Amino acid sequence: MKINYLISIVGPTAIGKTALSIKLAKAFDTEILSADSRQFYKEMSIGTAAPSKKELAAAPHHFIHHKSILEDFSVGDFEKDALAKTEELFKKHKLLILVGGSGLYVKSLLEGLDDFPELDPEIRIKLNEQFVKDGLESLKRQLQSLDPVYYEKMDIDNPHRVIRALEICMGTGKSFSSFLDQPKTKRPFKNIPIGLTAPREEIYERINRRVDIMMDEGLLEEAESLYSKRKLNALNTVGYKELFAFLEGRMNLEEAVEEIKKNTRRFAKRQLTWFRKDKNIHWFDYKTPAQEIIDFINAKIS
RNA sequence: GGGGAGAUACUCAAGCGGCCAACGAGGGCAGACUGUAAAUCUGCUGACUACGUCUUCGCAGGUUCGAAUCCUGCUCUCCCCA
Repeated sequence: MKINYLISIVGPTAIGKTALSIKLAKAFDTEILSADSRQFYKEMSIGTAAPSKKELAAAPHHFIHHKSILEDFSVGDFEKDALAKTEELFKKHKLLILVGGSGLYVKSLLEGLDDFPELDPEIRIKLNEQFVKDGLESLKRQLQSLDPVYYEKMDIDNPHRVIRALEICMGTGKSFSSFLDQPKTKRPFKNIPIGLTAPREEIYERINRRVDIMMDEGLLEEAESLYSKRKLNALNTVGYKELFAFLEGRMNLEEAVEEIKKNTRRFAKRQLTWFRKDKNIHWFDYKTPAQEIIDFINAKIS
């Protein structure tokens, strides 16, 4: 029986995942699926360090620039679309590459999330209004009565999560926790997780350098062109929100660039925290020659 | 040369006799995280053989039951007048 393999490449931002994924795609003559929650958007290119035209031409990519920031595209949508895509591509290839820095999105494809029904967006809008008006406490009390189970175990001071749980409760009439731990759809592949990392200091140097390059490439102009859309969720993103602050006169350009660097460093740190949890990941230093990783994969699949 | 201000933990910065290992902010570290995830949230941040002990608030002395806080001298920084 034929086994399909999904090679997933994870790691902090600016570590070289894109370059490695292309080398692997070429070596295995296959295609790349991206799991990057911001590279989905075609309007955001420089600031998300999306693959360049040249890189996109070097191997077929999926889930890069395929959506507009005007559209809603949730992890749930991604899971569905990506799973369908793997099924389609496995007809042509026995091995596919998944690259991505968005831990939850990677997880959604690799393991699957529980199914939640579509909700009326109005519910969340209302809850957000309530949050602004009455504060978190009133939302917490509401959740405590609607889903005491989740209330007890969750991160109760986190407004986003309280609101999400509440919108499910209110939109479905059932508790949020009742949707958890459903049986997952079986994945049509075997995953080989590969992590790319480096000493913290080097990651930070790479980030600082890359932000300077983005500025040289015209990140400010890109941000300016998206300024009118700044309230969209997709634009609550490192590299853009700081420049919006500059455009609004809330900080000078130099400060904004420093903020971008700092926030990117913190983002990288959170990525590391997320991926470290997964004990199955095979970690490689970012300087490891691609051939060594190719050999490693070959040994795994033979 | 004269006068004034100040030196506090990685940084900035409170404290002005006991409640101080020392407010707060920044930075850093660690963590959580199932549809907002590049989001959002939490904890820690003098050392240690840790619910206790030890060494800290420029340096050296002194006063006091007790000092980061008061006194003396020294060193350095900044400002003003020469």
